[in-house]
Amino acid sequence: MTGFAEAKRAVDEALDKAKLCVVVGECRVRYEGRAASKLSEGDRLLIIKPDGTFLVHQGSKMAAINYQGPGAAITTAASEGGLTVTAQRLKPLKETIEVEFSRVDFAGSFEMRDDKKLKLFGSERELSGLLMQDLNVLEKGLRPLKKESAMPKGAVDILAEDALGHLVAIEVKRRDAGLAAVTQLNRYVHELRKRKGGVVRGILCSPSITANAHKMLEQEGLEYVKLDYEIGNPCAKIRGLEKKQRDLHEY
Amino acid sequence: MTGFAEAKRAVDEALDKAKLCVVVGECRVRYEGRAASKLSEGDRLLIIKPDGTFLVHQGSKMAAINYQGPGAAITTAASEGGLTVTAQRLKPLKETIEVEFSRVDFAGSFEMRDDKKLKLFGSERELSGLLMQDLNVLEKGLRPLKKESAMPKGAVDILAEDALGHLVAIEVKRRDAGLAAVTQLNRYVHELRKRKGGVVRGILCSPSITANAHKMLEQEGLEYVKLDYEIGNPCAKIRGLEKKQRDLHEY
DNA sequence: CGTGCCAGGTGCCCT
DNA sequence: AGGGCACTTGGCACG
Repeated sequence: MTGFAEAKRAVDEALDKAKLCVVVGECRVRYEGRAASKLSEGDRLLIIKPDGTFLVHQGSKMAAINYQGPGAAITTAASEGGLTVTAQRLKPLKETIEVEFSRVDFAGSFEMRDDKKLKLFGSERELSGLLMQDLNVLEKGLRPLKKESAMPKGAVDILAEDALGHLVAIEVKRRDAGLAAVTQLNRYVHELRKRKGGVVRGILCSPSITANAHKMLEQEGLEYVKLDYEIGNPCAKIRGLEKKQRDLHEY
Repeated sequence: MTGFAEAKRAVDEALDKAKLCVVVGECRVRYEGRAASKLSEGDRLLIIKPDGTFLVHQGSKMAAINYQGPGAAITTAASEGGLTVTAQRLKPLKETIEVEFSRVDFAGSFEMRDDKKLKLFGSERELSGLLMQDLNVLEKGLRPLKKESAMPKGAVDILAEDALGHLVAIEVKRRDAGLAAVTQLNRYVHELRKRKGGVVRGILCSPSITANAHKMLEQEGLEYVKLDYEIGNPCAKIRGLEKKQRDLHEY
């Protein structure tokens, strides 16, 4: 249990010194901006980051129940009855979060030295790159033309040419493909047919696909290839693809 | 600065008593599961919720740099050199996060009594409901048939009939519509034409639409109506729509 | 800056 | 449980 004045000092110091601020206590939360919300009294965890990020967490679930991205201006106001912390952001839209603490269990500020970035393996981008190294895994005679080929209506993951010289649009998904993936691929294929003319094939490549999506895929004359991959370190590996690829993702 | 043994006690108590656990300090993070990641030494904030939620935050940005949803089993191990906290989840997939603290600035546990749920205003669902109250805002003579009409390939927000008796699929977006919104609506329209036959119109209704999306919309023969709304409390209001609607969202 | 899209997306609701 | 989708989505990369 912490006094409100003391808690306010902790928050203010964090704001002054660009430290991380953590407050735990009972509060109500009000939000107005892109939407509006209210949250009645309950125990919550408030996090304020040096960059203005503002997060209110409940005692369960991953997602913050109220939040505001970097750039928020934070103000505090303490009275005998409580502590109010307000976050206001003007860009890209005027947004306000107000947290009213009626009890503070903890309030602290911490310096956060950290210049490290996450190294992630197994992203779609990585899989897409790997796959392009050897398109024969998908089909014999398939040759890569362009990666992340940008079109006005989005970018095809891989643009290739098959043994017959037909254009092939390949959409790679790192997880189960649904209807959205099929419509996305379909959009690219139609766009390419209109721009380039001639036969344009479309291949969806993912670990699995839902029944509805597969049915729609067939109706649209598109193709499906199961993508069997393993996540590894320093890089992922496509099963059946043995070509070593150490130049990308040098460790 | 806190001793590792002491920090371990704080974490263990939180796990025992189903409390929220907060740890701040310098650590390295390793993740393996749906993907794999590494994060070198730096100051981070670790949050462990009673339901097993596990969050590692850096000093900036909104999103946790490493995380695990509810259901993770957490174990701790302290030595002279550090404190290691591990979160492992088996469902829906085996996933592991390992956080190795080389310095602990704070470790605490807090009870989190909270049975309140967020009341949110201005969701797409709410706007969709409001809009259906008076479809004349969109077009004279438009009559609502069904809300959230479920089809095997997704649900149309609003299914309506125009003055000529033609079926109209309406897709409502609470924010700027892009290509995805157009393809989504297009999918519903094509599905309805195949199932019901006859003329089926499609109307996209959003505050704004990107240039590309609008071009594609027109090419597909779909229609666009600007949705002008205000977010309010206890409920949102569609501009030009004056019908009072107090039965939903009773305050 | 807008536009598009991936995300270890998460969470919700529906069948 | 599987599927489709909204989300105050966030975050990034590219034109």
